[in-house]
Amino acid sequence: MIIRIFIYDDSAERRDSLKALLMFDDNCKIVGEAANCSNVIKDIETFYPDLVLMDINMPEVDGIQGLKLIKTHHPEVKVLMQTAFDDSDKIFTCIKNGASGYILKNDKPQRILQAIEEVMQGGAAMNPAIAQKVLNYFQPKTIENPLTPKETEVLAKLADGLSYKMVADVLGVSYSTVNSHTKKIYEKLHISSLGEAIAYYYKNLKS
Amino acid sequence: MIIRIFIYDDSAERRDSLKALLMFDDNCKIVGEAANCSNVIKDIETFYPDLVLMDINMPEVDGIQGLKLIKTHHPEVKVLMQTAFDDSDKIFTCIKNGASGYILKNDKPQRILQAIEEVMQGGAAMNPAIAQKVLNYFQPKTIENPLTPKETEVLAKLADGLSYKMVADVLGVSYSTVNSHTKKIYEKLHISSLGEAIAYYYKNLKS
DNA sequence: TTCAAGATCCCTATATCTAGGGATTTTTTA
DNA sequence: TAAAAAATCCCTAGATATAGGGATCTTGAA
Repeated sequence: MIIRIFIYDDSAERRDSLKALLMFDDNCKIVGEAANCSNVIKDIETFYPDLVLMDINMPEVDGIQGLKLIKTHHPEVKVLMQTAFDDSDKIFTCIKNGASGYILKNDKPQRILQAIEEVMQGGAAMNPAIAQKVLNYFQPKTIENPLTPKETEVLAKLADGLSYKMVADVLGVSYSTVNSHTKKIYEKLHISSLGEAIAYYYKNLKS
Repeated sequence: MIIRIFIYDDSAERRDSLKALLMFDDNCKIVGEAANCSNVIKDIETFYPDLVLMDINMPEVDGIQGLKLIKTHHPEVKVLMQTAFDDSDKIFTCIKNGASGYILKNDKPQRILQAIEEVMQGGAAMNPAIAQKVLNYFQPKTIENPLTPKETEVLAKLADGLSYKMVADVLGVSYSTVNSHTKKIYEKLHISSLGEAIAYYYKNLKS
């Protein structure tokens, strides 16, 4: 089956080189192109591509907005993001909005074809540098925890929704002890409420 | 520079086919091999490989334990995991323990060489099906949120550590209103404390 | 071995949250 | 349009958390 592809890129030159590349692949067919996402929904509904090659930085309606629009209205369309830089914030924004892959503009042409193939087979395609950033997300936080093991344990229980009394029960200590631990926790974290403590836990300690 | 590679796989046949493959690549040199990770630290310290090709399912000391040991004692050594199945749990366990990539045994030989190259250039290599699972992790939870927009907003502020009074201030409503919202929130979520509410927020709503 | 830190416990008072009511206005939906 | 849901506000009382103090015992580091 022929893969129908739509290209968004504000550089006509870049669009041309992509077209030249894809023309060599018998499995691909460029069904349309545009310099930005101003008419993205209309484009998709007119040319019904299987896959969109989406540049991120474009005037007016950019690639991230375009991605969101496509995924909201036509979630079955695969979107392969491509940009010049591996900007962490944008990577995660794209991933959260359902991009099927993230490649860089200076990736070898062969890798771009490979990425398209992989995405159409239901996988995800990522430039290795991007993949590295994604994996880094899962690495344990390296900030050192100012709390003692017991304090950390108490905070974990509180963050799970337990009351002082329940924490005392499950840890087999008295209410007073839990109270003492939380006082220490609040002092060390420079806070003064349960909400702040739990927010700290999920933002900094929760692996 | 020649890449020094150590292979762990309980199948001698598999080790042989990897060796045959890597022998064609002038940039690679197999410095050793083993059927499991029983002597992993000694292996690494004896043959000081740059990269380890690590099977997951092995008798005695398996690939995940091997990965942990290597990364604990020699974090500079790259470890490329390889397995027959794309088991989600194992993928995330490996990622959290610092694996540089995750490939499948039935990936084309060319992709294995490509993965090694990518990893040695500081990137991460993932089979597209694996990458898809990783990206899925970032997709917004599909459980529908029983809270109204305002209730969700109130909960978000509480989860950020704000008191009722502070939430009232930043949302420009009275303390009573915040109180009313939280009562509704607690009722809908079948809970009865701030800790539980915040735990719910971070586990289910926080994108 | 002595000192500091950690873990344990208690008392007391105040602050904040929780929960039961009830009520009005706006917005959404049937 | 009428009914339901959402958002707003108030009062009150009991429950829980917060914060100050003080105290004992254990453990690990100097």
